[in-house]
Amino acid sequence: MPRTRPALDYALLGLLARGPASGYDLRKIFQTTALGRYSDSPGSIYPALARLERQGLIDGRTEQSGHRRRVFHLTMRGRHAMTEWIEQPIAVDDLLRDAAIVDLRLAFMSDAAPGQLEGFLGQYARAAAEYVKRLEAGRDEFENAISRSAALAFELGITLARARASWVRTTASAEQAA
Amino acid sequence: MPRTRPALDYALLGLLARGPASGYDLRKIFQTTALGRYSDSPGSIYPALARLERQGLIDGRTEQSGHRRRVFHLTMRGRHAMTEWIEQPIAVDDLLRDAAIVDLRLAFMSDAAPGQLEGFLGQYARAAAEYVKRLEAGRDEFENAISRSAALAFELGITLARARASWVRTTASAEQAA
DNA sequence: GTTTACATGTAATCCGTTACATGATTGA
DNA sequence: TCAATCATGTAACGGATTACATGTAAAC
Repeated sequence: MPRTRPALDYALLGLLARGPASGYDLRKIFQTTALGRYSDSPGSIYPALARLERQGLIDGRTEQSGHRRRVFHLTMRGRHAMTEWIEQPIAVDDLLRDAAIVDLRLAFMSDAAPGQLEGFLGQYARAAAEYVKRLEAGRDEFENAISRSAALAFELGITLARARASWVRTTASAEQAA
Repeated sequence: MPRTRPALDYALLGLLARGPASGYDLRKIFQTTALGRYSDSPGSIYPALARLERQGLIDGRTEQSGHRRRVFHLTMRGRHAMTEWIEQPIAVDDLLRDAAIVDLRLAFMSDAAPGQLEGFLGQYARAAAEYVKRLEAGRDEFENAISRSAALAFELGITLARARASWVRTTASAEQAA
């Protein structure tokens, strides 16, 4: 299996899809917004931008007015890579491993084809419901074998999975109606 | 700042706190339970066990009946490292970066001192409530600057944060009463 | 004139992933 | 006997973190 692209790459591509930006701009976004889970350190951003440029997904031009800045924009290939990533089917395992990545895909659907958002939410709803079932099955299995605090943590996990499933289902319906 | 220990290390230590186990046993737990977010690959587990042993946090003895197995158990130092990790104050940034790690700490509080669980939940409740506030402030700030799907993703994030805060608050109260 | 913010990078180190390698035991 | 499972490791590679390094521009 080919190595999957790191989530940071998609976060960068998704931000650049909104318009050109420099490495410094992108770092500040990671520092100051809800995207804080991604590293804002120069040691991760600049190498990431360099490899995306090497792969032809972004293109940087150096500005010389004021500070020396390299402003990057998405190439056609970059846009294509984003679309491909977003359009992947949503598997239950995606939620098990890291649901935040699925949410990142949702966040960056902005310029998707019409009807795409509804499809995404529909898939998401199915996967999220299935995930809840899996967790509940796991609880029934291990209930008596684990400590009190582990049971609490498990309960919290189920509560969150239910909240996710419920929100996605409701939103999917609303989007369908609109 | 000293490099923080990888979450996998704590997952392994926490599992070993319940009783001795081999690398293979631990891998199967990661494969089959809700701990699936941690890698079950031999290339991560065995090196991790090796480094924990090097650091004196676990101790392995080789069994020779049947298959050749190395069964590990927690040392005193390992137990101490776990306690220290669990007792850290809960910061809002911990939730921003990766709330699952806070939940892992909750899961492994089993053998904490009496009263500790209440303290943990109380801190957690404060941090979770503060986190919701931060997200809501972020929404008010960016509401008009982001795409429709990004706004939806943000809404989902807030919904989940609220569900977390609510569950933790309720559970903290219940635990206080008990 | 000196601190603060802007701005981009590199080097050392550590960890995770993937793939490879090895061998014993059990069960069909 | 042949496949599946048990069981432990190593090697190559890539990416993240931390720290270091460098320099410009604005603000006070």
